[in-house]
Amino acid sequence: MEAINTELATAPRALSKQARRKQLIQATIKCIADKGLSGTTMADVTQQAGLSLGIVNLHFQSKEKLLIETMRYISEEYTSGLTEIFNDKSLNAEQKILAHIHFDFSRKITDRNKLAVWFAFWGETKSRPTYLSICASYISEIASNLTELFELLKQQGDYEQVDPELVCTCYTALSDGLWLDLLVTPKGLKPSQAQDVAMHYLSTQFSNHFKPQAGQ
Amino acid sequence: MEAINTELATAPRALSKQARRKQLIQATIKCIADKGLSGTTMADVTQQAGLSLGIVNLHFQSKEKLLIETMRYISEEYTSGLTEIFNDKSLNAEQKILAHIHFDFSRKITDRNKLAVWFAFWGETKSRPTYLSICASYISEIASNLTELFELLKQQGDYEQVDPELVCTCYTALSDGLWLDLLVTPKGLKPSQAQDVAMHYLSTQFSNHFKPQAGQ
DNA sequence: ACAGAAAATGAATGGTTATTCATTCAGTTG
DNA sequence: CAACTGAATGAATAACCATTCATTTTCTGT
Repeated sequence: MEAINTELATAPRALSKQARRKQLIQATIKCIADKGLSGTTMADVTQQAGLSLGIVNLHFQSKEKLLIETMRYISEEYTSGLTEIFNDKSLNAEQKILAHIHFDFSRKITDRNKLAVWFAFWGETKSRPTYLSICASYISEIASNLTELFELLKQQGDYEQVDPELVCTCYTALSDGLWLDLLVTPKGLKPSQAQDVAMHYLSTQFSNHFKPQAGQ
Repeated sequence: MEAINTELATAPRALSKQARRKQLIQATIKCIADKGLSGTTMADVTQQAGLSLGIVNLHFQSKEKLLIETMRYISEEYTSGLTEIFNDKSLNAEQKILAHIHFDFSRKITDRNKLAVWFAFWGETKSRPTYLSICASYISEIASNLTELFELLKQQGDYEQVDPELVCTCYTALSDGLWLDLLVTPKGLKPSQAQDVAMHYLSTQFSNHFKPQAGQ
């Protein structure tokens, strides 16, 4: 209830502007997960951060901007992780795809608080185009990188019938759906099992590269 | 802006209690799609319905209850459609699966207003267990029905390696992810293409029953 | 140690919104 | 047609919440 959110909360005035913004964004993530987007108030966020009521307006001007920066923070954490994998010269196509899957279902990404934020914003994209515009740019870039990897794998193996673009669409949708599963039914699938499901799909397309796991 | 929501709005006093509740629920769906869950007010809903401000409290007691009934309405529309398919004695397993997919990506279900409502509520399930409890009951029932159909198909064909439960998990997650795609990037995938992606997956598992579509 | 700058506070403000309920209105019954 | 019933209305109310800003606290440079 009165939990304080940062390791440095005991010396609040000593934080840089950057660090304070991050602290408030993390408090926002916690609040959205605990109370929903519609139930999150400025008082909630600042109390969660262990700071005073006016602090958000000082650092973000408005609640709306705090929410947008929170969405951006989560988006960038995800995309920067993937970009690092895509650009890693020491990995071949197969290893990059494995790294991608592993990242998609890592603890950092499947953290239920963050998943709650993703879906809270996705649920509002139709009414708030700003949220969508934050995602739109990176979605297509990730898709083209991933499609290219599938294209490379196709060339390497005996995969005449594989359609890399279709596999990218299918894999991406599958991931999103598995994330939703992890969010709404935490008693069901565990992240490692979700990863096995994703691998199962890839093994249907690239059977020489990926073998299905021992079932369930 | 001033749109009235029902075919009978010109004779407002003549509607039964049941019909008035439905009218208000439909107005709520439209408002959630247009303004988001957090941006939907009682004034919005009643204006959308072409009725007066106090009407929701008269029929639903509170806003919270209206939202819960709206979630229930959409859930039941979905499950009753599927139950009808599962119980249709004139269809065999293969036909039921085809009917299921066709229903999942029908206009009625992939209506973006309704998708917006689904995801708006899913984004809040972590903070509002009531929303989750509405879904929880039917989710497992649909899963067991679907798994059973896959089991039947496995027995019919030469599908030694197929794990029906895994296929059910994977198909369900894929559908959810494709729905998300239809909601957030309407300029991308069309419902019929989303259906093709789902069929593509099933054809990897039951290649003697389902053939992949001509890839787009 | 001191002055000035920067960061943080939280009481006060003003706008928004769910809910209430006295009143109006439409349909029904005898 | 008059009295009655219950649906519908919307002005008034009370609670809530984002934002402001005068004041206080902390930091930095000299």
